[in-house]
Amino acid sequence: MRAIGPEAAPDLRLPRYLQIRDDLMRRICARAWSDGQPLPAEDRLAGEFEVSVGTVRKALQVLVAEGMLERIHGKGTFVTRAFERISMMRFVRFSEEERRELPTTRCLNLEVGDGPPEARTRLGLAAREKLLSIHRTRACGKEVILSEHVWLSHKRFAPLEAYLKKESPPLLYPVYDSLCGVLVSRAMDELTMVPLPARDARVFGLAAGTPAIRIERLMTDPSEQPIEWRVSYVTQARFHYAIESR
Amino acid sequence: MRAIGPEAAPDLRLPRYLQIRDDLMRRICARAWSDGQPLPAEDRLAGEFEVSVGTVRKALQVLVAEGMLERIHGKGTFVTRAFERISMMRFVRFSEEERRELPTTRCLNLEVGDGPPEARTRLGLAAREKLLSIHRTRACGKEVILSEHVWLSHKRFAPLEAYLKKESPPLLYPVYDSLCGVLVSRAMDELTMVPLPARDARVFGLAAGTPAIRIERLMTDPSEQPIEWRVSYVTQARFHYAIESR
DNA sequence: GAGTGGTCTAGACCACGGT
DNA sequence: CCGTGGTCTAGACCACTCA
Repeated sequence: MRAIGPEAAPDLRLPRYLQIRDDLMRRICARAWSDGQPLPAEDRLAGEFEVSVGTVRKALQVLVAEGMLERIHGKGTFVTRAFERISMMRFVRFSEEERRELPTTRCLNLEVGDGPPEARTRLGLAAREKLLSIHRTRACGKEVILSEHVWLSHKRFAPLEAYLKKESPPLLYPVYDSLCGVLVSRAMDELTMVPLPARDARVFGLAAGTPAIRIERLMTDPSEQPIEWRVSYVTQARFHYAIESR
Repeated sequence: MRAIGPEAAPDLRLPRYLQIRDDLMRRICARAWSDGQPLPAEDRLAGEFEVSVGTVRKALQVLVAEGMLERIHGKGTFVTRAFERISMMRFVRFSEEERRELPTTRCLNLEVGDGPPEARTRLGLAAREKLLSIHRTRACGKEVILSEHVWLSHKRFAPLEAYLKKESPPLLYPVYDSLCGVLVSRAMDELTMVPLPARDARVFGLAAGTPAIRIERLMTDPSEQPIEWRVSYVTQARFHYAIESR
């Protein structure tokens, strides 16, 4: 997906329908049509862009394929809200219990600072930029099943700091959208097996060095900008990861 | 993806372009165009189906989106061969070394019988149907990194039995295609951590019960029929699984 | 140059959702 | 009923590949 800046001019070398797609994308990201309000109808857009309806349709089809828009026959074309796009658990892939019932979440630590170098690299942060570091646990009943570290650009996620001091939402992605206007779009997961670090071992009540699964995740937004770096640990007994691919 | 039988008649209630898509799909599965031979050009197909070129284009676009066809500007429209679709290691995601160099594969056991009930269930096999069971190892150099059990319908994969008695190909999916005419299209993986069963422990030279990652995989063909059930074990030290999702 | 797919037009008619 | 998107047509011109 192309990155579209706020004042991007259309790339005239592109086919017209892709220029229109880029323009619409920019306006979608700028929240031009929100809260269930439909986009202008095809013929209006065709008039605005001074192309035929077919060309507008092609631009809209691309955005539908990219998951940005939904079209409802007889009603209109709508922006797919991030909350729906996540469809609750789109990127949540752990045990069955977790799927039936969201685990309770507790925030153990929340700080602003330099953070680990690896997180800075992954997020592509500038030298002076601060990082928001979050350490959370997820538990089913009384049993802690996941120890999770999240790193975010403090600049981009400034409102989150105050929010997380009061609330412990089970899922962060909808909050990224509603609070910080950040849509998540792609996840890259990497699983390895490692000895449990001491601070994570403590939350499970286990000895440091106990074998555990480490799940790294880099999330990007629709412009392919990295937005979140996450490292989770799960103990072997509770480990369950399911994925479908084509 | 809709299941298309060999003598399926088009569903007249469907839009014309989907009827055409179904018809082309049936012919693709019947190997109407193979070995890099292109499909007839758009205008030929339009003539054959007695529709306009635009309608044929729409059918072709659907098949491209489904990964069945590839279109090359100026050359033609081609069936995406399973071998390319798998892109060598599409579902094989272990260490970096393996990515650079295919692991050597050894077949330890090959038999035809009832197989385990779970494999029968997953493959949706009829009561009397026989199962082809394969136990293989994959090694980098002398170190065995994977113990792999594969179950297939013996009826559908009959030619494979004789072939595997002589050959140990590093990847089975291209053989499924070339030998048995079976295209793989979708994989569902499920990862858990379990004690190593005795027969798998032996191939690693480890004690039974050593913790290991178990990877279950159900593969389906383009008609969503299950074709392969696979259970692999990897030792914790060599475990590395990477996945991207949207 | 011949043949292919890629883009685009300016219409047509239909099916669906709400009034 | 009107306005929406869904399907389809019969062309046009362009860009790419290969002989």
